[in-house]
Amino acid sequence: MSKGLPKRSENYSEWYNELVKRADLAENSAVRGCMVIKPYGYSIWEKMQRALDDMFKETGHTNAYFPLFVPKSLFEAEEKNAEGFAKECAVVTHYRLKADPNNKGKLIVDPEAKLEEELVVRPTSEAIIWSTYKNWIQSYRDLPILINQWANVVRWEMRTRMFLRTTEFLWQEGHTAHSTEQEALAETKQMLEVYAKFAEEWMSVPVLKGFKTANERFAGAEETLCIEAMMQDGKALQAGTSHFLGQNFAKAFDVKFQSKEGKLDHVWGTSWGASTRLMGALIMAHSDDLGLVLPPKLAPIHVVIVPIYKGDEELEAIKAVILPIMQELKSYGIVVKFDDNDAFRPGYKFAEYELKGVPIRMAIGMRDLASGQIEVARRDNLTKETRPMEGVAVYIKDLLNEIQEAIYTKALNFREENTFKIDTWDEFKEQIEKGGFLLCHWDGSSETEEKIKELTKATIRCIPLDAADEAGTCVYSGNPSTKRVVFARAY
RNA sequence: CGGGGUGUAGCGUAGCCCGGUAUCGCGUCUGCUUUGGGAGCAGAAGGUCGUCAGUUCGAAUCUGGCCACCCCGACCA
Repeated sequence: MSKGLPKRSENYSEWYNELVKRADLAENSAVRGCMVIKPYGYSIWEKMQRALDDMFKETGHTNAYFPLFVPKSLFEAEEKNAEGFAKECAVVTHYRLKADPNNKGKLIVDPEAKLEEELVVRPTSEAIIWSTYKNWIQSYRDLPILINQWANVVRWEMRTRMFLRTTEFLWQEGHTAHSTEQEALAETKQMLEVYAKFAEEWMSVPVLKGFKTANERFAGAEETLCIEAMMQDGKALQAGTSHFLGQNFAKAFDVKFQSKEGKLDHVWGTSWGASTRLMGALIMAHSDDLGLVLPPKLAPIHVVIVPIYKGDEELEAIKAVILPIMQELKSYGIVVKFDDNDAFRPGYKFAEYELKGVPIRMAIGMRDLASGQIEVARRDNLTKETRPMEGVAVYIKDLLNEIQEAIYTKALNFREENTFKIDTWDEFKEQIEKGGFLLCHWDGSSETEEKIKELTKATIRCIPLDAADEAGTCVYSGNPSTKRVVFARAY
């Protein structure tokens, strides 16, 4: 077994798969297209969950839980939504197995136990939730309903990739109901801002905020907002979506309320979601050929201390000096691991913690004890320096913040270096092969969008919220356009 | 669902063309020496060669079926 990872530049997919496995984040399971998230990977996800959940609470939302199964009749109620997901649904048709009379020790599906009505395993929960909201909402006094659910969903994709697209995945889905269109639109926008803030402040991943085109819109939504991030291979990754549902689901499930004025009207809805795909974004945005690079705010361990010693006496001497420093670090809320496992040598540990993305490593041996110094190494830029022991805890505390910033800045610079204004079709075809975001004029037609996708595999990632008005001509059709949109190849 | 590939110890592999019960590395275990960038030496354990059938005195190897996984498409909010 080779000790290093494959090189990012040689085969990005292979590098990604190896990194996910070697850093102990996840592995493929025996179940087709499904993934086992391992404890280390899950502890990162938990940090994401907690941060997002706090942000949802701050914006007035509460958590609830709805069933995994959606009766087919409910699922098909909102036609566009049902149609959009129909091709990727797992369906429960029976509720019992029995011994196979022809094959001892084996089981078969009991044909007697066929369900009257099939149950769809939720690919998303709008149907089951809106069918419930119908019973919860009568009056304007019942609104708004601001609920989030943490759940697993199943989408039977033909091809899967760890974290980015798995058959079953974990996510959160917010489902809100409002008395006015304006309020629902404001909610849609607000939650997009929450996702963008989370991506940038916690994950250190800069994102573009924008509208999806009609082609890329959520099935059943009036408008889909999204955040799009750039990975290190120049491809785009949709990291979160927020949908304005209009009155579509309210109409499909007959959810009406009586207003102050006594008028009966359908409620206005939103839904928004982000998934374990964020883990994929985190990995692909920052990591390098040595392994994972984690932003301090999401790192399960902030600092690892590796003692370098011979024999118990030296170890005790190191401990005597390091324990007070660890105490101080802990008092700042920093998670520190002191790795005195004698089974591995220092070099091995260095490589292992780099693979796992621990932001800061400190090494301390006899040499340092004598000089009153300690070695501090940064994972993000791989620099090492020797610091005086005195005041090192405060230094580390500040350094973690600096690393959080530095990773963001690096990713932002990368995105800017790989974002191009493209005005001709020849340039487009050339640049799309090299990757990156292409800012282009587009005539606004689905036909053009589809043609470009067919020819180049590039899709419109979003129409940026802050796109400036600028007269131009469509990069493909030459028809007039008023603003630039973002084209890229995507995961 | 199309096109290609792979299946041999926990992981990665050699052997297959040309049939004779399996190679090497990593990891694991034991012991000693080591410890400032993935330690060294010595010894040991670990295998229904994906599966079912066929050919053969004899199959990891040849033939056929099946299964699983990977890659490229199609698909994908």
